[in-house]
Amino acid sequence: MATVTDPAPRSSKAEQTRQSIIDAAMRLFRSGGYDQATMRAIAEEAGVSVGNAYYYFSSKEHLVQAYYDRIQAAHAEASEQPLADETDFNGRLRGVLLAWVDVAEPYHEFAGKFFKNAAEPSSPLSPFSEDSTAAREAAIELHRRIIDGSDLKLAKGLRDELPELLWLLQMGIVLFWVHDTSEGQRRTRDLVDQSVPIIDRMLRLTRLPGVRGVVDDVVGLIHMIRP
Amino acid sequence: MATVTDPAPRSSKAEQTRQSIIDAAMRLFRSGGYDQATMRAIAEEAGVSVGNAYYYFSSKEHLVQAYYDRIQAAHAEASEQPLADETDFNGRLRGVLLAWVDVAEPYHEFAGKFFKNAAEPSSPLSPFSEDSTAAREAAIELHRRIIDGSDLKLAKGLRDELPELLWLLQMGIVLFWVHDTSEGQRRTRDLVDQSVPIIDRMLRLTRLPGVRGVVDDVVGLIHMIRP
DNA sequence: CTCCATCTTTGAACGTGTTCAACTATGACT
DNA sequence: AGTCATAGTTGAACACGTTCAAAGATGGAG
Repeated sequence: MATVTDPAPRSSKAEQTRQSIIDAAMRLFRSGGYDQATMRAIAEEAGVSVGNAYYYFSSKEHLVQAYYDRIQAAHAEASEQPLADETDFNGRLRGVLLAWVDVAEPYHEFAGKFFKNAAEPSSPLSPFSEDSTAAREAAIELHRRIIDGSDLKLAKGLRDELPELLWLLQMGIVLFWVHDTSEGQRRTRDLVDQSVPIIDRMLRLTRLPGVRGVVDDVVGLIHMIRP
Repeated sequence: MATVTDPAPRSSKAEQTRQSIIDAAMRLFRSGGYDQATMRAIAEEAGVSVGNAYYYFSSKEHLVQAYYDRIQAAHAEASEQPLADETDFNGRLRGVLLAWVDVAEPYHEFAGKFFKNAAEPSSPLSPFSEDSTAAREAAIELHRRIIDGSDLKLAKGLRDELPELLWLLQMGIVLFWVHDTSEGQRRTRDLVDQSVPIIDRMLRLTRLPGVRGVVDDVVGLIHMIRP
């Protein structure tokens, strides 16, 4: 979902300042939530001026973006274990999705603030935006690994599109998760537990005669709709 | 998406003031978009003080709700024709969805700003929020009419849940629409044209042996996940 | 070393959504 | 008519995210 926040090369000193601002933001986000962590408070915590914080991060949302990048990195790392342990599609998909819920749990409180970016089309932070291409494709690649390492048999047309479709599924789960106020996001975990086997069964049904025709149409629709 | 903003009985004078604030907001939203329409500008345009505007609308977002309500009302009205003309499910669903694209077209330009705020779970503008319950249920009811007036044959469990599922489909189309920069949102119209027949075919497949079991699981999942 | 262009840093100032204590108008009841 | 609680109204004040002109630091060229 996230985009890269300024990947230009920088001096070590500047990079240090930049990191200290991120760290300060992290601490305040964690301790007091998004609203409490004002730009003034973040700047003070980092030992810089407000204007200086804006020199490195063009908005408070870009600061949240840096936060989100860490979640993505942690999720990629946490996904390695289920991808190594599980061999069937069901287990692999479930493992990766639950890993995300685990990794993201500490950030649930202010995830909504970040999610605002997802809906603003003009924002470079939107998961569908040009600027997010790299991060999005990394996430899609993760889903391709889920499929490729599994026992799943698919028609070729669907196999090519499925990683992106699974990424969309994940976006849907994130949407549910953002709205999930249950303790430890238990309901989201239930959703993953229950829906993954259904997805698995549905995908195996796609080779059924009578179903295959519809699947071909869906693949055709995706091709037509893609930019 | 939004709900009715405060349906309590009021004196005619107060109701008049209330309406003049809404009207002023509409004019400014239309002419200059969301950001230009500041609460100060809206209050001045309505001939009241800022504090008075807040007496009637507890936040700027609640004011936007009134805006949403008008789109929704216009859509409900525009849906009557296809619901009267079309008899098959395919035509009814297509007619209602395209009616939405038609009705919403004038607002596409600043829809992104609106939806950005609506995407935040804590926002009253969120289509999933408590405040939006009335509007959401009206929209779901519209989809129930699509089904009930059509020739579609469904298993009972699915029939009960389908209106809400179709509403979710509509939310997905709205998401696509928000990101759609093509002239007159042609791509969204194409999406509707192409996807509705596929949905139709998929629903008719649900009675196929081998598919029905999965459908039952999906219905069970929905029951488990609903609050 | 001197110069100068560029990178970095500052904090006051701006406009925003929102709040609130104080004020006025309304209308029901004596 | 007088009283008084409630509804309605006001605009200054608050805290916030953000901007900007100005100042300071850095480092390479001559």
